[in-house]
Amino acid sequence: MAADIERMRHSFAHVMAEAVQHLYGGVKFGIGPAIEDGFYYDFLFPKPVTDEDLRTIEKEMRRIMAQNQSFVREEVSREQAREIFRDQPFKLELIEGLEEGTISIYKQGDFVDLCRGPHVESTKELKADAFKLKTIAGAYWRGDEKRPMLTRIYAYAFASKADLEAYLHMLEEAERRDHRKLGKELDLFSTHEEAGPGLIYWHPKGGRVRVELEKWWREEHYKNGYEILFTPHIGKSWLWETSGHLGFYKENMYSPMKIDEDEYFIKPMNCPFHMMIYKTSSHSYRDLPLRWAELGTVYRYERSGVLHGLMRVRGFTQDDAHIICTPEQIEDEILEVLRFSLSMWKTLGFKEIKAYLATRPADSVGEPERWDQALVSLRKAIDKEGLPYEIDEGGGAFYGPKIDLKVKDAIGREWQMTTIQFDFNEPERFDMTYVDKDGKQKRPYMVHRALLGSIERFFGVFIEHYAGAFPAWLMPDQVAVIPVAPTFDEYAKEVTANLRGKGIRAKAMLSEERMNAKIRDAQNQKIPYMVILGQREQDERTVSLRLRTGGQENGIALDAFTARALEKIETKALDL
RNA sequence: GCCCCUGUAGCUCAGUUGGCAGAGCAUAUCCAUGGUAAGGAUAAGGUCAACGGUUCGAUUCCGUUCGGGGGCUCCA
Repeated sequence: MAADIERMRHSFAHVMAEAVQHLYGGVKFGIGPAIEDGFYYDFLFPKPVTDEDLRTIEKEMRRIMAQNQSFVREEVSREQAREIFRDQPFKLELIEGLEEGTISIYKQGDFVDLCRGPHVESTKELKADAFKLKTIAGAYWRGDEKRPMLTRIYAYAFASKADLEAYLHMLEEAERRDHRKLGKELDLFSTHEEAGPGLIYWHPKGGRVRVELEKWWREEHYKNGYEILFTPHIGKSWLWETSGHLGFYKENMYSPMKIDEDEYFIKPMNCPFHMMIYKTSSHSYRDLPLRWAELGTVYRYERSGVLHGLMRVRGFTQDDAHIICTPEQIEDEILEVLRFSLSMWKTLGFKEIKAYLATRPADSVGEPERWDQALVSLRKAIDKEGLPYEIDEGGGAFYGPKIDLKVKDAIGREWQMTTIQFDFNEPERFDMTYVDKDGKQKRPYMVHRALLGSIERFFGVFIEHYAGAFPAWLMPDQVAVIPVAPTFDEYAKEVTANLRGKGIRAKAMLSEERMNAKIRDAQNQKIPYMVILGQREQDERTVSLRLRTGGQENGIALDAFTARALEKIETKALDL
């Protein structure tokens, strides 16, 4: 099936190229592969094309498909291929790059393409209503910004109309959940281009979520044997030279500022600061493991074109930690971190998690035995937890192997969040040691880890996962108290005060709006519990409860409701 | 950074071949005593991103700059 759809998509790409050839004389062809949700083809057009052209091209594609053109494979010699594509500089370049042997071309209609195949037999196998041209985008030839920029046309393509529609529906759903849109609607955060793109401003409501999250995060870290550090935001160049960042991470660091006669850099990572603390005293094996965590705010340069809401920013807070331990402890430590991470994702309501194990790249530092031991401990931990995983061969950083965890959200998208990385670089550079049982100075292992990744990015994923309707414990407003008429404002205030006294974030909606408008407002703000009260409730000291999920229960004793809400909040329940 | 699209009130958007700017929501004031997703009226709110050009006249056309969105990894 997977191969079939890929073949169809690739064939669609050829049909699009044929359509383009018919419509635009002198066009030069790049490449046109199948991709995850369709296909694209890169062209060099003689004149600029716009979105308008997409419809024209689509129409021509449908016309071609209606002719039931066959895809015909032929094998030609290198010389013949050069002759066939003599006017196609990109194809000629591709031919030069081909290994010895036969060169295949595919023909359909009056279009010929250099192509390995395979393709469908005929355009008959392609559904004219199962594709849709998406966008025009610029793309450098072979992804190299020094080469010419071609015009790439992206398209969605599926085996059937139903599949295409289901996919488009998912995209609509993604748009509905877009954290930038919800962030604005729910008044959670903002960004300000005039004050600097890629920098996040947390509003009071976003702040509430963050404070609750961090409070929990700190408690969990203390429970799991961590200590929490606070370190500076800037450090002298000595620090970054020692850590090596000025060597291998400079492109992501901001220009230094001068203080007195020294250059200081704003931190892109927290680790060198933690190293400094480690170095303030000598350490015995008895002190290890050390688990030092910090919600450390770092700044990294990202090119302007890649910034995206909360997901890709220039300043963010990592939920960072460094684990410093002996070789004997490393396996247990990795397992502990992995378990800790999984338990956090479970509490947050993310159920499907997949691991990616990245191994040693060609250029790397550190002794091979350490790499081997590290990899074994990573793999064992994954196995013990029974996580599905893939191996990313050679995908580790030069300073150590790592596990990345990707979590799947409510609409099936995977997000890379947790990362657990060995570091064989900094312990050397900072000459970290501990005194072992035998009285000798030894080099500890160090692991960097971030569980949520960054608070900003996590919040973005969290917003999209829940479409803004978070579990009650993380909701900025947990209860909306709505009197049916101003006559009952006093009782509403009393109920609100009562709830707030118990630590529940309740707000009385006392404006002159009608009750219906207040309910609508509370519902749009996704407040989990709406408490509605009038004469009957006041007389009986009860409330009428409406849930944001639509359920409704009348005549609940105030105490009973309070107990229920408290229970859901304190247990971090995912339901109401 | 580069390519395509885009920039009108706090927000979401209209604005028809260039003729002194519009709606809804939100805000303010007033009226409405109301039972589970918008009660009504009035008012206030904009150098139409900025700068330059064409024109009698530019939100509208052209250019530049500054933002925003989608791409720039998927190798015949």
